[in-house]
Amino acid sequence: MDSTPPIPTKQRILAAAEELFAQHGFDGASLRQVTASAGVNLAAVNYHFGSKSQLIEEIFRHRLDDINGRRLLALHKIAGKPETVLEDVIAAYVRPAVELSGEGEGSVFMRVMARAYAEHDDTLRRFLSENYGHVMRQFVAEFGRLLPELGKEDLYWRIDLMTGALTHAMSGFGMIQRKSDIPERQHREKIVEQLLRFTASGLRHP
Amino acid sequence: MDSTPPIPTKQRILAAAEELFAQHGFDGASLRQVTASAGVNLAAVNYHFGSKSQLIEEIFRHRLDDINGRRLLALHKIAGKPETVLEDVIAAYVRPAVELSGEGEGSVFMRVMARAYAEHDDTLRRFLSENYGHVMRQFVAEFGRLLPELGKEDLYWRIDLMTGALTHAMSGFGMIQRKSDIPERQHREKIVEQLLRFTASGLRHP
DNA sequence: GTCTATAGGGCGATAGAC
DNA sequence: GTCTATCGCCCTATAGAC
Repeated sequence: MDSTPPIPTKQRILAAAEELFAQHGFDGASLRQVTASAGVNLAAVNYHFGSKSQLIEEIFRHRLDDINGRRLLALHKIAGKPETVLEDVIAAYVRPAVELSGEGEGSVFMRVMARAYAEHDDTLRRFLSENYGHVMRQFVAEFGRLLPELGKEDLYWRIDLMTGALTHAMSGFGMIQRKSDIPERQHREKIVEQLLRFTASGLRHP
Repeated sequence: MDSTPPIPTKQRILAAAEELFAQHGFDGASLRQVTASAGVNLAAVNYHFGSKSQLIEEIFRHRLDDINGRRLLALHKIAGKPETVLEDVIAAYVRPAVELSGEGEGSVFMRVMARAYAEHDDTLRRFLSENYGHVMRQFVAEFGRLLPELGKEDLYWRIDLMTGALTHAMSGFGMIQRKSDIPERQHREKIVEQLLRFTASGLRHP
């Protein structure tokens, strides 16, 4: 039985890279730091991933698959049902991102994401559109069902502004920061609550 | 008369740096590119600014002084008046940022700003708080006057979420992008209009 | 198939000549 | 005030060991 393969070099690189990238940024963390932290040789990154940017893309794919999978799961539980309210759909969109930000491994990914948004890279835009566009389309459809009086353009704008508020809240940069005497879990609930109230009113604007 | 000094090396560096940083990011643009574009020697940056990061800080100070100066001017015209409505205060906060993003020189600064937000650097946070905290406090006071039923914590949260929506809209990353047949100026008006409606409702949430 | 050692070229910073 | 030369660190690519 060829059980227990020695140690997965590739995954040790991934784990070390995600932590260091979130901490110091894509350019701030060097492959030398990453490979040293993972306890592997510098060139192992090129062997397993091809280049630094392909390593970054792999991290994105991993986390975004997770977030968007959870979003779709939550959406499918409520989509089309007569008792569903706007807040339910917002929660299905917002909660997976907030929750991931509170789980050990993924705790720092949303900061990576916020950083990447600001990079304004067309490659990333295409990547997101190609891989997760279908998720967005399903949310747009459900938002449209619950806000029938809203034109398509207004709807897109408001979902976009909601995403901005979410990303900003996740990036942890704003004035509001978790006070040291408040547990992490409670702070995340507060984020979801505040986002729900603010964006629900924003989306409903007549 | 010692008029017309040769050529201001320092300012040529500043102009070239702002353009290249906005285009390729702080790490993406090298001092070698900046100095080549400005037509000055590489070492001139270190002589005039001390380091790359101090050059970046100088650019921030310049643009933020501009934006916050305009914000205060707009706020002082309406603060405390009985006929002032919430939308006026939001506009005083939002419009200077949107307008600057449409002026030749500053056209790309808000992207630089969005990027910096995502960097999540405590140095930047302290810099903003020390230099522009008084502007924020005056806006908080006026928002508080018009939303008296809102607790202080809720008020801070919502202003923060508004800033997130603004920053995201400015970064130009979202789904909504200017269509090529719509003039830049008209697109900026649309941004202000959508932001006003969305955030006014969000702030007013009962 | 997996990994190591190493070389090439770009980067920011600085010392010291002018 | 400006420039050249140079140092140490970075990412990438690749030849070859295991």
